[in-house]
Amino acid sequence: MSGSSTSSGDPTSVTTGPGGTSTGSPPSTAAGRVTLPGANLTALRDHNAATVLSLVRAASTGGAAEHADGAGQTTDAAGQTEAVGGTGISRVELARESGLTAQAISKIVQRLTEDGLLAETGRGASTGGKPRTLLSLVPDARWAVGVQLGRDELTVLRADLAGRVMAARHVPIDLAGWGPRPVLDLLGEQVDLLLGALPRDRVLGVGIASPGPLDQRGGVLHDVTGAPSWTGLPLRDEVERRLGLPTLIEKDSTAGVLSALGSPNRAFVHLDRGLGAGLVLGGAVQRGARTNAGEFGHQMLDPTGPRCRCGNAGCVEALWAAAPTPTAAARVLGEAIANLVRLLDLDEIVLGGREVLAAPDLYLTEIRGSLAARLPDPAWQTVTLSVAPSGPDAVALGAAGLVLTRLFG
Amino acid sequence: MSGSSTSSGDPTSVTTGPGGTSTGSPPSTAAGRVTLPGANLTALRDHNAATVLSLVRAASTGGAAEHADGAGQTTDAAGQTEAVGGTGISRVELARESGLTAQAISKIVQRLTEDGLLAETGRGASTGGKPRTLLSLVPDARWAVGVQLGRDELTVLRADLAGRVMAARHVPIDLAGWGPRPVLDLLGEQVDLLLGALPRDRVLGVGIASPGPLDQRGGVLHDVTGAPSWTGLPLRDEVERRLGLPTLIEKDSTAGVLSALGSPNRAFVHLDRGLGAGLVLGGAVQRGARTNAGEFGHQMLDPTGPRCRCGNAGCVEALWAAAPTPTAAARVLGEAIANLVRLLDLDEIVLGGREVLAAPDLYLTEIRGSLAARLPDPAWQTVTLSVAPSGPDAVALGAAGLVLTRLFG
DNA sequence: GCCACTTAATCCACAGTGTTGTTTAACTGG
DNA sequence: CCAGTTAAACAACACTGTGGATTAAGTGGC
Repeated sequence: MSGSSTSSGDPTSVTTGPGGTSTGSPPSTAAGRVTLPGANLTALRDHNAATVLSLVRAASTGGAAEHADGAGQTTDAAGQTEAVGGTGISRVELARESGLTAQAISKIVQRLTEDGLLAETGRGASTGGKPRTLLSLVPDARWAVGVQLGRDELTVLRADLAGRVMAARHVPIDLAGWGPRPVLDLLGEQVDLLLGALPRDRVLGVGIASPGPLDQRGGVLHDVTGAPSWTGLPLRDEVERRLGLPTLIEKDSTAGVLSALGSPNRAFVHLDRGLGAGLVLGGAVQRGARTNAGEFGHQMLDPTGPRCRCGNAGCVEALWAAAPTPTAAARVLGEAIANLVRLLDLDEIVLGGREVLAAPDLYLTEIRGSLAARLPDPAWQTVTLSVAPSGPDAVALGAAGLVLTRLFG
Repeated sequence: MSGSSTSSGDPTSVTTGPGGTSTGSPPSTAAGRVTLPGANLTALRDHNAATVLSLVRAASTGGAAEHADGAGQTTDAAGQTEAVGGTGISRVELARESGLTAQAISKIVQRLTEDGLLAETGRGASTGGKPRTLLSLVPDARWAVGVQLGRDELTVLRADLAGRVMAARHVPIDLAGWGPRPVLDLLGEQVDLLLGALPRDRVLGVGIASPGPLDQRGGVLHDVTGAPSWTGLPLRDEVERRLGLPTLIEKDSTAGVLSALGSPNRAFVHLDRGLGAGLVLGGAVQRGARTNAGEFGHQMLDPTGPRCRCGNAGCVEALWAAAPTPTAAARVLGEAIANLVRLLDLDEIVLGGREVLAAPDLYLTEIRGSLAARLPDPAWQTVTLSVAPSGPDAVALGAAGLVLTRLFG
């Protein structure tokens, strides 16, 4: 506010010294849990186990493992991954891709096999000597529960390690009208019904997609617009206590970006009531300084545009709502996405949310057009655009994916 | 382009399975070096050493260590960090903040002290028992060289571990006209002059800020607009070979964001010829899918705006260039920054570059105004705005900061 | 002035990680 | 059939952080 600052060394700034990645200190919050930076032997072991599992998963889903070309079954140029009696990845390949020794990989794989997470599923073709033994994930070794707490619907689902939805339940609710208690009771009931007689010790945990931003740390709802009774509720702790399962929480659009594997630099554009985006940048989910990252709907696109509910003029969301035709609405979104792709250098955009699912082809076509027009340079032509394969379950599935982070790192 | 996609499962998409943070596989590139995901005991040790150094640095620079309040000298509410005979941080505090045992911290500190990186610099006040021994960085234990390869100027400087510029040299060049060879010869000469008789084994390495984006991996110049002779040059390897020092490379605006410590969610807005931004999000430097992250100047702000050199209409950069008065130009930038802050939920913006340094107060005032107007909610009022304290050396100092990552993690 | 109490830091034995060197398993090719 | 080659396991080992006991250096009550 004041204009008293001099040209360098502004008093509002506390910065000193150049540096590494970040200040480092405010303990990094991940989905409502605090993680300290030091690593002990247990952390080392878990990290490497997660690395191995992650590599195995990437290999068996056939996606983005080597050169993002995903054929995976036939002989590559380098002569690897030639499957004969099954699918998977061998220990030697794991060693090469992880940077660990073959011996270390053997031990890790042994542990994971004993835990039931991995299994030998075939033999690779010989490369001149003993053929490789192929390893794969056992998808049903563990499950994750995903919950989407929407304004008018509660979704609970169970996903396996391959990220498939094994069962899902949708129940209409009135988040604002009912208030927390009855909704949480219902949530508990529905999760119980969902899990039935399944062994609870194979359920990794519960991921919740909240309808709005969260508090700085700790999984407390920050401010649910139009539902004051929810504001300030320590939702994570509350659900964890009721269900007795490890619980993580994330804003809905942010959860959505975890609904499927993908590029380390991607966005999930969520077009429901509001317009939000979930961001994965540099391989990490982005939450921002106050878990508000991805407020995609309120970037200004046109100073002469209509006034938005946020108070400003020309927001994407307002332009979208005021668009005369669906095509015009999709085009507005396309412009905004082009800005996003260019600013963050993304190479994958996934669309989700009710509005998109109502007219997926329209949105895909228009947004493709906008991207092609506004990013004509060939370097930008590799942007992948798609609608979330999990459709209306994307956000809940992403919440489940949040839990899988416990295994895959 | 085609409209043949169905509502879910678009053919252009290779995604399957929900999931963890990212696909994991394309080996994470950090400033032109490949890092494999597996971690061995050496990596563990280095990580913890970096953690300790980072905590010590945060404590001695007095910034953002505990609650971003940075008083640091007097008694905190919790009764910690009460300095008596010096500044620094004690082993117990390091243990608490890192999550490691006091014993582990003792060993790590011992190693770092033997390496000359840390020193005991005083005693804390007693908290009822034996007073804490305070530790601090030894700033001159190591140095980093930072290079900014500008279009018309070459900057080389030496920074110490506290991030202070110990010596700097500025030489006019003509990047496009001269071509690579003479410029690289000059660069070598200047670094030699800069380092003089200093022991080379205490120079951690060289960081280079390139005038444009880099190739996917490996530190190759991608496309230096207007200087075709530089396109495709493997600059990192070339400089590393000539100087015999570990070399890292980064795009100039991205390097700038490392010129000072700061928030884990911050941007360095670089207003020179073009308009770029360096981004640190979630504590990590963001490079994007093709090292193009931060193309801040080409977000569309006004569909009726003037045509930009990039081919589109209404880009920030074009609007800024066409602004009738300096105030109007600053206001355009303010709008764009407001979009940025909101989209990524940043809490710190640092301004740099020639244009800003020519009229810092104007820019600060106008941008503050834009932020206050467009982000009126109190939750957004905590955004810190400042001009880079290192002024014209910011980008080169950031390049040096890139090298410090080797120590601080 | 003394002594119980408290907190910081170190000493010592130890569990568990990945590594190195060697051996066994399994297939290719002349 | 056997040398050559690659995959994976076995055995001894180095080095990490951990846990428990010990020493160092203050405070405060009497």
